[in-house]
Amino acid sequence: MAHDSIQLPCGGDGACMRCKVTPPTEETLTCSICAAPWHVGCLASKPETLASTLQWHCPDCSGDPLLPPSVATDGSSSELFVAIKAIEADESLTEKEKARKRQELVSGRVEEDGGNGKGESSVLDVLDESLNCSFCMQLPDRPVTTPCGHNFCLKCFQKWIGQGKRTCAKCRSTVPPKMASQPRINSTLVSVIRMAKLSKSNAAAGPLKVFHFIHNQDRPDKAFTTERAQKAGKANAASGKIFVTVPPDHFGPITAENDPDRNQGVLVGECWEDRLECRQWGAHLPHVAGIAGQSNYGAQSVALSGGYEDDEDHGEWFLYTGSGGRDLSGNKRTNKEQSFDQKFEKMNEALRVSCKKGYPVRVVRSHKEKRSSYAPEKGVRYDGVYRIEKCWRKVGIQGFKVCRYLFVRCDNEPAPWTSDEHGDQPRPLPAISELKKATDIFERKESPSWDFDEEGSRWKWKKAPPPSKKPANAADLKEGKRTRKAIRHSRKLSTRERLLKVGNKKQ
DNA sequence: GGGCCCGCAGGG
DNA sequence: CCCTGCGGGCCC
Repeated sequence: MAHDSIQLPCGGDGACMRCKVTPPTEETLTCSICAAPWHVGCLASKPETLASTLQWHCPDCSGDPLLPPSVATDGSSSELFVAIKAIEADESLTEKEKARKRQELVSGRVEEDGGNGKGESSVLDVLDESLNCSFCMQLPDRPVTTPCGHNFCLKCFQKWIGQGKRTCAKCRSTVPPKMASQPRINSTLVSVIRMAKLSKSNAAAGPLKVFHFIHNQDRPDKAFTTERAQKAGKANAASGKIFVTVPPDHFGPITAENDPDRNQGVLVGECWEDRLECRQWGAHLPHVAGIAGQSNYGAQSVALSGGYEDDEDHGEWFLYTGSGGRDLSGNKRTNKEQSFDQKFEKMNEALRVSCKKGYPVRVVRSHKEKRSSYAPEKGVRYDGVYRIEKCWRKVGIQGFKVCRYLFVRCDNEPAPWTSDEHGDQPRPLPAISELKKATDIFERKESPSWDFDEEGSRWKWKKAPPPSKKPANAADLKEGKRTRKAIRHSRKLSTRERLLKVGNKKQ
């Protein structure tokens, strides 16, 4: 082997910059400090034991090519490295699984097993954070606890000791000889993990699935502006914390179970200052768009703010126009002029799905709905649940085709603009003749898909209950996207910085 | 009150 | 990544 005075790592293409050959994985060493890959064959000095490869420092980082591998200075990166090596060494995993686990490690995100664990247990999350075995990154199997308070699987720990190590793999404290020779399983921890796992599986099977927005806890209680938002005020604000625990694709009312803060749910008639605040209570999540939905799944909510002239609002029922058909190029973000036909696609299709399936749609009204007497005086108000009785396309008053929807109120709470004359009784629907007159093509076909139960006080699904599961892939995609976005966002401005910024603004 | 402009959020 | 979106503040 030629020993040039300059040692070089592998380049971006994976090829060794010295011999130009792309070494196989087993001939590649990754520096535990800078994570750069190096071709073992071209190294002047190689680590001698498996253990020392785990904490190997490259010539660039060690500053001395002959320096023997020593205690890592950067605990986190070396832990990551150890964990990745552990994954790679695990023969029970396929290459695909290994790749996924590595990805999870690097991204700091652990996917829920089987895809059915979306009702994640916060208890277990906390455990995941603090109790994981530093070697395999899983909840420890037969956990042993060092005097310094770190937990490992018995097997992982024994393997480590077998390599001649006498320090804690997490904090580098010395492991007492007695513990090294005879590690004891921490039985308290065993039962804690068992209980947590049990509660997790119960939560996954139970009817109450609580969903937490990723990184939601990092958000302040009020809307905030980021560094990039240049003007003061809320025009460019990012929204604050979401207070309710319903998933973004939750249909129907938001009940007390999903309102941990107040334990009352979002009440019909509840008002907020603006769309950003409305979003925080989950009634309508998009802070500009009028329709919340997914074209292959349904629409969860709409916002009325009087954007279309031929919309009609009669309180108990109203006509709604779909989105699109307007030229929004340049900065005309809210151009009112139609310039082409709307089609049943994207959000319009989402509304159509909700119509066909009979899903309930939450409705919020904004004070901007100037032509309507049902609009709130100011801010945004939650007006309960409607169903879309019919949807169709017609030529709008601007000469282009628009998607139209007939919304009919079907909430068992009284509307905010009425006295509760019906008490606990189901609220009667608007007279069909009245609707027919207004829509001129309205015809009622079948009975609605959902209704109230015998007592008239609870939801009951007659035909098409709202999907209990999230749409395949779509939800996962969404979570993944959020995560990636959150990561990107946190790079731009850390949570701490953001909070500080909000704090400064208040002063 | 209308136009302009900004950036966030999320679907696709 | 790109595009869209019934916000919201500010300036005229």
